[in-house]
Amino acid sequence: MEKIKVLLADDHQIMLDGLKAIFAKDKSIEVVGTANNGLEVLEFLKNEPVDVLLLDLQMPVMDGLETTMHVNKSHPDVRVIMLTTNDEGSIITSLFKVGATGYLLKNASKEYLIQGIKDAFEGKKVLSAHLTEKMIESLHDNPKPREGEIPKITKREIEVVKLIAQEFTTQEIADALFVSTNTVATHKRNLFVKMDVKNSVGMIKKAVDWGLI
Amino acid sequence: MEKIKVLLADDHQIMLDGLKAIFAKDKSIEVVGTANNGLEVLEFLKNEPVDVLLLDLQMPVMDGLETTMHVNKSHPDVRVIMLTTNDEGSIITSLFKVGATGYLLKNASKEYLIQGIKDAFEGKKVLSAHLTEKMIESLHDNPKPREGEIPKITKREIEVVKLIAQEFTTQEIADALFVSTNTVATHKRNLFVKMDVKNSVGMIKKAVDWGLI
DNA sequence: TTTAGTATCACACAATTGTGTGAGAAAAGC
DNA sequence: GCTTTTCTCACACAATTGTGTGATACTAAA
Repeated sequence: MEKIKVLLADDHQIMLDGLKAIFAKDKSIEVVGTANNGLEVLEFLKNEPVDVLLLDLQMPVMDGLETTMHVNKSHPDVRVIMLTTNDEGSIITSLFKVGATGYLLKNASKEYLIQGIKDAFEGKKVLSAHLTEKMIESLHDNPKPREGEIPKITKREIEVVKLIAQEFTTQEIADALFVSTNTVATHKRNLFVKMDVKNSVGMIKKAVDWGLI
Repeated sequence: MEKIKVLLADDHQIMLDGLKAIFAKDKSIEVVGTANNGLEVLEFLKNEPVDVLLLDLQMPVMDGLETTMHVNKSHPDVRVIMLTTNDEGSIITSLFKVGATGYLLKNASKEYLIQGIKDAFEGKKVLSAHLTEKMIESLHDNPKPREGEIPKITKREIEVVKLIAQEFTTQEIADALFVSTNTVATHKRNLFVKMDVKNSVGMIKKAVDWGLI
């Protein structure tokens, strides 16, 4: 039987080593490569065939969400499983929207992880048990809860968020972006509404949570 | 030769599995147990001898720093290596202060990790290369830089930080703590100075970073 | 081409935050 | 017991943030 070709992507070398070691023992899975960020993933896919991509959500350079989108466009046959510590239900929907096949928490057991890869290979959706519960829970709470949980934040808005996170004042942000303070204030206003927060503190917390910055 | 007895502590099961797999191949290291938080570590140490403790800095229930302190009091012979993603030089000094033997970044290679454990076992201090550089750098910048890098934040101040993180206004915090707004403002003022930040946003970011909240 | 979204700006005003300074009482540490 | 830290509060004022409302221009999608 042909082994399932798996590509690992995580910015932590130890994580990669650990995963490799885990899969080394399994006869049906073969780790064909590793990558430290999304760009390396795309590069790798150009040259080598891959069945399942195990992807860390949090990565520098190009994060998991963005990578998934790109991979799905250029290699729609590759199954993507997101691996992350994040257990916020909020992100799941956008995950499947960009074309991920599965989503596993890093604190899942290795058996679950291996099974997840096999399931993904067979085209099944994969979800951490913990997350499945969360999903069902949230469905119970609101009949039609939040569709696109993570709202679309524009490029400009993200620039503003990043500068706020660096303790810039509105005036300083305006100077940095060569716009008026009014404009910056408007961006902030819109961000507050979009992100459903009360002030900059809440915004930055959520931005970090969502991997925006 | 007797194997080095290693206890692993991390809140992510996959991390534990990965580390176990890595060490399984090494003849001089034996993983004698795993723990998901500091409390479990202390519990384990009561019953079993351990040479080296590999500890995740970020853990729920009882974090790495706190655990190190406890371990050092009750089992001073156990070498503690902190394993973390955090690369802020700021935390290193306080680490050694509480009695850790070493500090490794999670993106270190597995070879480095194994060597680190052996070094720690022999009583050597262990530092990620990356961090050593940082330390030297910071020594260059300021002859006598920041001694106790993470300042002592009082209980009350932490309460304030937590409430700010929850988007409470000064008035709301005052109400919640049954004190005047002036008092809350003073706490904030003191926190800004202690934490060396410009505003609440910076404070919350650093608080998250330091594991205060 | 009409609509929806993005990015820009103005003006005004309320609310909140942050700063400077000083100080008293209680708790903790030595 | 004495000292230091912690927690408390006041008053005043400057700076910044956040809100409400409306408007123009450009772009991309339907």
